Amino acid sequence: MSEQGTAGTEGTADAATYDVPSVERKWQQVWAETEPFRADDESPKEKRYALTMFPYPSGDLHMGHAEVFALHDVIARYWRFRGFEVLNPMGWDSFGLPAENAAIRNDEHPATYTYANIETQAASMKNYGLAFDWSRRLHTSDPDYYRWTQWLFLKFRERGLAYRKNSPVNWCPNDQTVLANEQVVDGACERCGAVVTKRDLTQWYFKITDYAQELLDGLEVLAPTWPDRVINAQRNWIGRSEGAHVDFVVEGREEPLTVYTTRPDTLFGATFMVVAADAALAGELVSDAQRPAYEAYLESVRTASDIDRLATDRPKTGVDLGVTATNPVTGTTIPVYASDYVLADYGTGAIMAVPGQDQRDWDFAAVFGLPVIRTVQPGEGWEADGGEAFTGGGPAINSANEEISVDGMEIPEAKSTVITWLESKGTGRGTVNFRLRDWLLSRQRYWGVPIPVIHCPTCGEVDVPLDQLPVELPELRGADLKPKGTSPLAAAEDWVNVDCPSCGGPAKRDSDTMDTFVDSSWYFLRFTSPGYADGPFDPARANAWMPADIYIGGVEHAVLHLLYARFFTMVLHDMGLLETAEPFAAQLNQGFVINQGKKMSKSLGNGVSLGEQLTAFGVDAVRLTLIFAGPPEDDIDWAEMSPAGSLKFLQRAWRLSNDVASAAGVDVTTGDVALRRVTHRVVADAETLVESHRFNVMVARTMELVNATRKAIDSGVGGGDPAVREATEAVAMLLSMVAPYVAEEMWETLGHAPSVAHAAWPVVDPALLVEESVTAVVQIQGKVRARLEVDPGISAADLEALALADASVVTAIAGREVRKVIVREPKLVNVVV
RNA sequence: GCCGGGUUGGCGGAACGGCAUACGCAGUGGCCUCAAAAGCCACCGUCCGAAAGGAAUUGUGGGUUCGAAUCCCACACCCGGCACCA
Repeated sequence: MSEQGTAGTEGTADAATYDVPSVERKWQQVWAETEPFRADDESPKEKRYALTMFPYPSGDLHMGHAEVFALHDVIARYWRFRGFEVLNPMGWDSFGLPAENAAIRNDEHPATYTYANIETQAASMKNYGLAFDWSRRLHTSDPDYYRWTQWLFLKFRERGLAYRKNSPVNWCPNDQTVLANEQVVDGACERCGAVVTKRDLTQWYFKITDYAQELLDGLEVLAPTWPDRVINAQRNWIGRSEGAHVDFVVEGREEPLTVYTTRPDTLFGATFMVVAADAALAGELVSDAQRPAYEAYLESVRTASDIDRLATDRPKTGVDLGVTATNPVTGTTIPVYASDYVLADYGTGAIMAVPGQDQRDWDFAAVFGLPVIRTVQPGEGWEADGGEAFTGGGPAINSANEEISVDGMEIPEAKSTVITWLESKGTGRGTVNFRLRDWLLSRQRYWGVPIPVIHCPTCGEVDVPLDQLPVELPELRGADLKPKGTSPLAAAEDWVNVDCPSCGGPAKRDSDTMDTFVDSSWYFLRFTSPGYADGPFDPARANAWMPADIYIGGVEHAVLHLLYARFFTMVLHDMGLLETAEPFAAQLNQGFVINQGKKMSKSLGNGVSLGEQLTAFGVDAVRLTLIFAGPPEDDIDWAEMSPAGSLKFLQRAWRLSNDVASAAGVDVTTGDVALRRVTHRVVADAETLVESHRFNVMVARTMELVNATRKAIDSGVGGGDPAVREATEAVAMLLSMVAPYVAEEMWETLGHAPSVAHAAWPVVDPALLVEESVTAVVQIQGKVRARLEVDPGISAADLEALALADASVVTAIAGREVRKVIVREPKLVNVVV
């Protein structure tokens, strides 16, 4: 660090300072010995569960961690002050690719990297003064933990919620593994950025789609206490739509071709059909004559990446499948095409195309010269402007046959009329569809939870018996872990070859491992009973603590971890293991710590080392800076912050405790009333500010209290006044939520035994919240023209009389007629002339 | 394209529909000191004015209201989610 390396300055003379490093050393030791933050499961107190997304152990903690943990600690410590029994655990999400890649590089076992980093991070967290209950620490890569991840997988399988299927999956060619939909961002691997391709593979899935509606409904309940952006992202991701399934009879085929549409009202305008080119259905439908053309087209579709597919304004392509279908309302024979603009895994993988009312269908019809029938009347001039698909509202047209007519109806009425008719004919039905896909959980990598299933040539997929869990990973290291498209586990002959638990014959273990998001979908439950040996968690303990009252973490998990964890909780609820169906009652997303307007990154070289900041300014000053910077959700540009200023304030606050001249336990009610008013006002404000997560304002109020106390000591009642002690003790408590080291030091200087975390929170005296006199504002036409010092209890009539008698008010009215006077005693009078 | 969030001094940001700019950073002047650092005190958004004081001002334009940064409508810009999802 350069300039302001003032942390270790020993104070001299009047401007005394405390020595930051030695204060940190001193209190770390005290906290390690006394463990002030252990949660008592048996406590009769009301319980609160403060949870922060547990870290992945890659290297040491960085500025981002520093911010989340600082925010988290304010809440946890505040709840403890307010008399709650607080569960405040920490652990590590310790399976995953970085450890595996490091192991390949360094020719070692992934555990070496993983557990070394965990120790580094744990030491940093302790240094950072966080109020965690270390007795509950867990690592998802411990067999004691993943045993229960496997147990849960088997329970899900028992309920039909874990299954295997063959289908086109997202494949990351760099990491050599499949990815869940949620891990593909703009057609690229979320982790490494490589362009994702499609492969047909047999993989394990969780049937999260069974819970689509519940996941959506739950958002209604969470909306008031979860961030809008997360609620919004999950809603979009689940993507509920209402529409209909419509059956089209295909010439020469028993099975109808069923499509999903959100616009059944436009059925009369369906002039052709399109099947997803890569859907099995297309291969079944295609005529012999068209098969070569179809297969050539399919080949071209397969080689195109998702990136190409995402390109907008891409010309429509496709191939005639050589079969026809019958439009159920018009009886018209219409052609069936295959194209890549229809998705295989959404709806039924086939659509009815209504070019008059859908732009994509319009574009396709234009390329292939297909007819257009409008079924909604566009407004004046639509056709004259060149015409294209009309997606707006309006009366239905061209929509009648002998039995039914929706002509003239608006869209909603036409929809329900068509659905009713289809249902009466048995050729369609109203339905709800979701964008959400099932969760692909197999990964072809080593450092994860082995899937506890054995594949037997005679018995098929056989569960590993529960009493044989955990299925531990075989010892592999270095080059054994090199990605080769199949799991490294498959090559571990001794491990993979087993006897079938069912028939005893030779069989093979499933060699894939689970997505690490499975591990993190239930860890918050394990924290409630970390050593529990009879299940993943003790239901009684989990029910006592869950749901977590606050969950703090990055918004990047809006549709990943947060959706998966909700799904797991719902399943466990349905299994009767949990009372709550939602894991996190409230949520807080912190912003990023950036530098000079940009995200910190190695390539930009603008990274700020947390360690260096802590050495230069001390833990307290760094934490204070992060909290005081602004609202927790906002990004913090470290370049614009002043940790040196924070340290200056902390020294100033600490100095107060030296100047308190009254004894501990003195009757503070005899103290100076003016200072007491400030103290009680600030404490009362701090309560609502912390509860509404406006921590930066809480700090500002604390600064005001420090300023007022300084003034009282230097130029007011003096350090001997009991009100000064009361104020300084309040400062120590308020500060302890942000800057625990200096707070402990102050608390001790004030003559109290540690820890300040166990101090009794000040009881706010309502009488002291009432000001002695208030400033009443007099407005003329809403503009401030005068200020009056009045008694807070003044009557409306008195205040009005006082205001109208005021000289400057009389001048401002200037003889005009007073039409109306609004009085909001004791603070405001507005005169309307 | 659809959906969500935002826009307040030089900067980070405060503000139950009622004194806009709290608190802090940066800046200016002073005290202390041989001097500096630290500390302390004062000033510190814009325009007009020597000052007293006045005027306009919370992205832009409307509206509701005695009164709008705050509520409503439209627009601009910024950030985020979804996206050939039928």
